[in-house]
Amino acid sequence: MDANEKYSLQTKNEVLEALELESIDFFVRLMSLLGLPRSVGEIYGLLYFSPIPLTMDQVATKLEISIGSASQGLKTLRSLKAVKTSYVQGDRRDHYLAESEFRRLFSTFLNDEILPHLESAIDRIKRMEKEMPAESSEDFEFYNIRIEKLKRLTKASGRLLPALARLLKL
Amino acid sequence: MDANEKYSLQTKNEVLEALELESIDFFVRLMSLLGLPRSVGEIYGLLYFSPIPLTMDQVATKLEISIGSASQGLKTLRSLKAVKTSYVQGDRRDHYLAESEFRRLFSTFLNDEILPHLESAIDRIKRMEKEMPAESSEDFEFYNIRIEKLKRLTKASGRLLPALARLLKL
DNA sequence: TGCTATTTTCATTTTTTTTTGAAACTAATG
DNA sequence: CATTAGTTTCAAAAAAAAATGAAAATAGCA
Repeated sequence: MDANEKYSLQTKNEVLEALELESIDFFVRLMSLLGLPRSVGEIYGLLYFSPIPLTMDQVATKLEISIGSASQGLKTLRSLKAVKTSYVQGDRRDHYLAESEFRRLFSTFLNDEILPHLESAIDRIKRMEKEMPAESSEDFEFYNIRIEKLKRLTKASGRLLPALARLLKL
Repeated sequence: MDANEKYSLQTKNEVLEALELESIDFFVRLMSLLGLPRSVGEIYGLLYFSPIPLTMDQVATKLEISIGSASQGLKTLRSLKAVKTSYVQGDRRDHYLAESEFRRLFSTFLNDEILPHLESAIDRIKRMEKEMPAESSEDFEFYNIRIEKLKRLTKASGRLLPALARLLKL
């Protein structure tokens, strides 16, 4: 029975439950800072403090979210390399485990979500330079300075990403 | 006439127009990376490449957004210190200018948007430690390691913020 | 002070994002 | 190879975020 299963999981350990809740809250906020949906943070938060790997429907049941959400959330987390599946003897379901090395997690995130933006920014600045008014134009210097600042911004961001990755070697 | 005013602004300088569009696009993306609404990026992008300060309704007209949006967007940008108002002789309207020092912009953002999260994360981790299972518990070591990793994460993030600010001295 | 141009606020509408749930798909197992 | 447990997909519903616009507030000016 669904209700029973849930009950037994939730009351298995009250200390665990409190930790789980804090963890879920922690990661919901963190993921939302990174622009990821609530459900993704909930799932990661639950798995992060789970000593045993959980199946998709254990996740869905514990968090009271649909299996659709659980499936999509786990897909997102897999693509971020934030969870791994672990094989469990004699059980055909997938069992999920949180990747707890944040360094790996963030470096995937930086590469997948931030780098592409940086690269398109560089292209855009090149385009801007082509669209600059003539050197004789009254506002030439103004535009020139603005574009220079954008260049310095992207250059600094480019240095930032590896620096970030280095600092996050926890 | 509204339509006239808009027309005259838009065709004043076609080169400018193309730069404006690139700029708006650039900052819409950047701001959205920081979780700010599209309209805020549009306004900042427009002001960033404007050699003259613009009034709220020039902004609204050029971007074809409501004055409500323009007002709220400018409010957000003011609170981020991303725009300044400049007084213009004999005109009682406010005239807005982009703050083009990204360093200042980002440091306000980090202080207002990121630091509070970091501080609440530190509190939360303290709470987690209180909720830890007894040392005798089978999973004690597991939970202990997870909490240690969270501590290292927040410590690294704490070092990161000043490092970021330093790198962004463009 | 009263008038009016300008700006802000906020309830409502619109748009976008996220979640749901049921059908389609997949792949283990007898 | 047929059955079925497990998973994914995706159209529709729900929720959240953003934009609108009109009324209220504010502030410069006569």
